[in-house]
Amino acid sequence: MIKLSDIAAKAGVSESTVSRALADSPLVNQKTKDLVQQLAREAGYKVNLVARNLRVQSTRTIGLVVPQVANPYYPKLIQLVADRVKEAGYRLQLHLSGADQESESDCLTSLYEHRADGVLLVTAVNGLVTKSQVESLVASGTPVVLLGWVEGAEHLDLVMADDARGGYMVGKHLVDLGHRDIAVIGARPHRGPFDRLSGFQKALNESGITPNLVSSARSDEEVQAVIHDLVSLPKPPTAIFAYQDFVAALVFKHLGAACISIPDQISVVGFDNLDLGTYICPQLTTVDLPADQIAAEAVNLVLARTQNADDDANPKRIVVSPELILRESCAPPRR
Amino acid sequence: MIKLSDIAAKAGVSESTVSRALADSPLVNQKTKDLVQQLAREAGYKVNLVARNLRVQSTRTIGLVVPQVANPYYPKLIQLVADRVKEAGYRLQLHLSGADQESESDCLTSLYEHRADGVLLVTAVNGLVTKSQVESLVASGTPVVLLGWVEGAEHLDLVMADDARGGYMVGKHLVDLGHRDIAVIGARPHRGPFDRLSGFQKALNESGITPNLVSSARSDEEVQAVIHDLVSLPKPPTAIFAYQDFVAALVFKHLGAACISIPDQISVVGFDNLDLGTYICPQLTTVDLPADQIAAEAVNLVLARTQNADDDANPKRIVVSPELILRESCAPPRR
DNA sequence: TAATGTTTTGCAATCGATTGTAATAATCGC
DNA sequence: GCGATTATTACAATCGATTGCAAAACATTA
Repeated sequence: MIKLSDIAAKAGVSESTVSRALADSPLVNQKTKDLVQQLAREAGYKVNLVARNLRVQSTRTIGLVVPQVANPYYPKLIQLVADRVKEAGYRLQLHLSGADQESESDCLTSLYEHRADGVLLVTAVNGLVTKSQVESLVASGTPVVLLGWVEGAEHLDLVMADDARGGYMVGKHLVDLGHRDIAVIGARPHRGPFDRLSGFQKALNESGITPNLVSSARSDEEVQAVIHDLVSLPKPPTAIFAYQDFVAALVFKHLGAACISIPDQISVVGFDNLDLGTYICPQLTTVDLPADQIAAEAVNLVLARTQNADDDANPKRIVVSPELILRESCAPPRR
Repeated sequence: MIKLSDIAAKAGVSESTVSRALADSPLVNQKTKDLVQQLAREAGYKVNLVARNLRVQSTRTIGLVVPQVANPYYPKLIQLVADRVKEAGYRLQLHLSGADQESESDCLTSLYEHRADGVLLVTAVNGLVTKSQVESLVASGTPVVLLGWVEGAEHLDLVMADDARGGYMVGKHLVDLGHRDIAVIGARPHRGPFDRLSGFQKALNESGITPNLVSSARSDEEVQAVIHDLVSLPKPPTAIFAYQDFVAALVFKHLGAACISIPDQISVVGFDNLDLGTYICPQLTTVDLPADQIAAEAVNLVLARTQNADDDANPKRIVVSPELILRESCAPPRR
């Protein structure tokens, strides 16, 4: 593997001159620069970042930890973060924590050992299970920014979407259409004060409605069972709020199997705005979490912290607003 | 940031002893080991991999370059590769090339600069555009394994699914059901000798059928137009082979809009076995590319090469067979 | 020409680990 | 108690870059 001293020997100059020439330093003569750069190119020289990073005590690397990549929301976020990080001249080191806490802890340890300059963390679980790893990082001066609300992490920077507001929008939309009997399906992703269900309920409460058909189904079988129960009711709901788009897709499937038409007989709203929602028929009304804003804010924040551009000791808390995407799966209830 | 010498000072021993103690070397006294390990734990010491990797001249890192992460096939593959790599005691460095060749080249350069021990490359395009980067890596002794067939890379190791065989299965299945007029929709992913269309056509040819309704639509609008044209034919096809599952989903959507029922009036087959195919109704018959096998083979191969366990100079070519997944979207043609 | 100032280059230290080898301490046999 | 052997430990070199500072080369002016 070709190294700096090889180029130095070829060019008949010292290593320091080569290093400076390749960095286009004004301290070296233009002719020497040209020669060195030419030789380096010809020889296919590429800097050894392991060595450089050790010397300059920085890796220009931002770590991103996400639970998995199977859930289609993450790929979107990852891509956006990757682009922004790259744009800022940093590299992204992506870790999949696999939604299990031991592995999440491993990811953080690995990022520490690699001396990442900053870390973005999406936790899969409610509490900050990897508290000690996070604290180690913070203690060592590595800024950590959380993406998504986590219990017991009030001292950390946080960027998140206002799920409660999204839930409120959904509730308001359905109520405005005239719905009074609304079922809720899907596992509750605990977002503490920003829970989408709490916003949804708030909207209903404002109209004096109390939703009482809340179930936590998320697997195919569970959703099937819930749908079966709902349509067997003497007075079935006229609308369903699915906690996630993929649950909405399952709702579509089983309503279809039960020969219930959407939105004529039952309206359906999702949450997440996955592409999936446009593949199904009718296209799904849903809530878009502005992943681009989240990514941008998160990267900006973590970079500001790494560069000490933001030395405000108080934890920052950036909350971006989601957006209701109106499509075809909702209509006023039939009389 | 706490380092080896800090622990050495605390323990009153030399750095070498600390290093060996933490590595559980038999060269150090058990008592000293215990003391050092205890102190290191208390102080929250974590090895600096930048320094270690420089010294040991290895990063125990495998690079994985994928075009994007939005296409749901990749997440599946990534997760599998990540698991296998971790299992083998290596770290994964994931790069998103964004399907554009300049960026792909950047990814490879970055992996080179980081001195990854091995690289797995999924190219988005047909030819090996980043030939020079790949050659640099190979020349420097870094093994590169391609995932998916690429033109002009016959000298590199390759792991791939036999798309042609998958296409053959689809063709045979439809012909066996009795279909004679079959349309093909979707952009052709050039797989050279392993193209799924060529296998498909082979199956049809064996029964004396020549498919002549091949279109390259892949966007929503394109598919809509093609479907419109097809159903307006005097003798519409009785089956459609969609090149990708997501194209099949669009086909579903527009056939539904044209009030054509699946599979009663038209059968549909996809390719890729995305989760999407089970969310739509009727569930999609498709071809599963065994991502787990591909991931396992690829990781094994690249690790064998990095560890020089496999010093066979000839490029390896591992081809795994796909599987036809029979679901609900196919039926014999109506008379 | 000598003194001065300005470019340009090289020396050597440094980053934080690992590891071969030498030095020291402990153990043993007699 | 002493040499031989073995178990521990420390010294110092090394990995491949970067960078402060001194030295050398060159240009400028009196």
